[in-house]
Amino acid sequence: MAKSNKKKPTITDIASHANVSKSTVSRVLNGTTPVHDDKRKAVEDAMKEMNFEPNVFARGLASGQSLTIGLVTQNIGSPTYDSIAQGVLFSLSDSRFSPIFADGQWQPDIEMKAVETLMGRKVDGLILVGSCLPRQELDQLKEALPVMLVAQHIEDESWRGHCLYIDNEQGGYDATKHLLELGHRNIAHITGIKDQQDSIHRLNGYRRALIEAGIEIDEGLICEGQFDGNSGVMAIETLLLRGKSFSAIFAANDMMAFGARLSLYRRGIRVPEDVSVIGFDDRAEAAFATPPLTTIRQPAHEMGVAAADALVKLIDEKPYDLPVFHAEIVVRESTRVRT
Amino acid sequence: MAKSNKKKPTITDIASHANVSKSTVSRVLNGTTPVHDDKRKAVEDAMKEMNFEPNVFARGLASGQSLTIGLVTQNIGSPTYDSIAQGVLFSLSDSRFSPIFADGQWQPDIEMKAVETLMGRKVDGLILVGSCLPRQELDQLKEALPVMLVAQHIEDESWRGHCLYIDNEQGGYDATKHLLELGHRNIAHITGIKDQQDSIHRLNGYRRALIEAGIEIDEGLICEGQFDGNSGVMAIETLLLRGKSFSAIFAANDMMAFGARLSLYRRGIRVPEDVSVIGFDDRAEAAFATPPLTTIRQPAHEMGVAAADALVKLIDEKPYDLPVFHAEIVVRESTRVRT
DNA sequence: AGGGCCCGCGAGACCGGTCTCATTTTTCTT
DNA sequence: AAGAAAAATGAGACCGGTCTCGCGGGCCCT
Repeated sequence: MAKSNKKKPTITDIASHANVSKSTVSRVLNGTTPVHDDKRKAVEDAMKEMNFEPNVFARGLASGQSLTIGLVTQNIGSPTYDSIAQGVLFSLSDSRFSPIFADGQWQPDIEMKAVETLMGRKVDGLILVGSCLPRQELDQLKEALPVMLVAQHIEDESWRGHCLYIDNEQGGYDATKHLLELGHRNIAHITGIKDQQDSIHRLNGYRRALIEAGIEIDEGLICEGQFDGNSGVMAIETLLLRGKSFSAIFAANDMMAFGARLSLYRRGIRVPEDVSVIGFDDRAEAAFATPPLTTIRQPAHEMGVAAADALVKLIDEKPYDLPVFHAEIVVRESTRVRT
Repeated sequence: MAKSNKKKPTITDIASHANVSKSTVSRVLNGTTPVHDDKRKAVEDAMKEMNFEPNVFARGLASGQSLTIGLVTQNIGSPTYDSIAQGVLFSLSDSRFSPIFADGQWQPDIEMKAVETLMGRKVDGLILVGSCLPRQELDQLKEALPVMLVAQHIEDESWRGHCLYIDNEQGGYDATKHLLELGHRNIAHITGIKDQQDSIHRLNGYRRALIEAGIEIDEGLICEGQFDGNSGVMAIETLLLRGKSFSAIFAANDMMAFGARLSLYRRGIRVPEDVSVIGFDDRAEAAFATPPLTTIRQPAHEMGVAAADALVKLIDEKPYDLPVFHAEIVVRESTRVRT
């Protein structure tokens, strides 16, 4: 603090210190126009010496760019989204952009407000994780600024390259197929939140696998859940109440799988001896559950990184291509051959 | 889009539309000086009609305030911190501030860089969650701008009112005491990352409880962990390798408790019949583990909210007082009376 | 009725950059 | 060597707000 005057140097200070004009300093700063080596050197030295750092507001005001990226998540009870956010954070940490967060809380109006706040902050791009916004709003948004959608798939040419997702239908299919291959025939399914895309796709995958295996779908084996632990225990109760018999359960996420497993445990029904359980997400706890949970892994962190990378490219108008992400089954000990 | 001209209206537009000067509009905007009702009305109408929104850059440039808050976390493998961050997000969502995130990754130099980025963005305040920064840096930071520390306690008058934490020592004590009260004498402890404050305090609480109970501390019953699931399984292995016998385990977080529980499961050691297990954090999965995990609850979300509230008050130079947070034991089914 | 005050408001400097355009300097042609 | 073209640089408008300053009019007081 005692080093020199406390005020931050401005571009004008640098200019006079290096005996050039503001313009030249700006040029050195942004590399927009060539500058002679000696002047450049002088400017760079001055900047270093005076510890110069351009003022973000002035820059933003003049250029319109904020060098920020808006990140909207739906955080409530969704660690997968946290992981995605972390990936974004990670990728952005050594870019020139900083992330500004907002939470949509699974509610379109709140999410819209969040987006508006972000736009008010003039973010240069937007990453929406699991957005609930109606298609029309999204279209409009994409008109206005670069947008990436994570964990969501819009089937339209105009959204190609703007969506990052795993194939939930395939994941649901794989999970169910795995159980089928182990010889299970009566496979229950605990769905996610009813109208949410992920839930629907996973359910569809479940259906397809059963149909392919020539098994008639018993709607009574399908229970609606809310993606939380409690849904899992409720689902088992419901299933039992319905008098359904089943030797395997596919839960649309790990948390519900845990809940289901607990409910079974309470009733002395063993996993996997009596009933096999498979989840979806592969969150950290899955590997350490008792027994370790077979599940479908979502590469959440990687998706976050990829989304951020792509968005930056998009902003810079550089070409990019999105890696393809696969839901991948992780077989552990909660599933086994039907006895 | 077709509604009117596409450009955003500026304060000057509003001024001319309402037949007043820029100054008056600014006054209405900020309420700095009284404005006559008729003019105020005219301005407000104009703002509404033209859908005016002040430009953040211009405002920032002129006023020096950014209306942003920097949030630094150490995210790797720490869902507790995610919850805190969520709390912050939640509280800030209906304030005039927006949060900018950065990740310290448990490394002082990375964290320092993150803080500098944030300062470069002229954040109006800083929330550091589980900071690794040396005391001196923190002091300096607090000189420069409003700072709140979460999940960290600096024993110094100057930091009073700037730290938000639960008493980890007390938590460790309570956990251990709970086991003691159940009749356990040989209580193992799996610590967190060695030099981290939380770990140390929880360990100290463990020690104090044992000493108070007149039990000599067996260093062989203490295993160092890393806060991850694997540490839990390793710890059990180590313990068994050491030939230690124990009827209860206190793990410094839930994740390690899960790991330990799994390791016991693998060996056919029952929880809680043979060994009681208690964790720390009460993350969502704890309630749905098999058996549901007794643990020490950290009110992470609430702490995040409180930190954000306090910081805003601090920025506004308004008085505030910090709620006191207690680590609270949540007794579930992984602990029981020693048989 | 005249003078002093306070209130409300407008004018305009200022924040610290970017960017256009004009000017100066250098380099290249012929 | 002169003129033209190209390159480097400077001057200054501009982005959209905030804030200080000073002016004019209404109110109160004597």
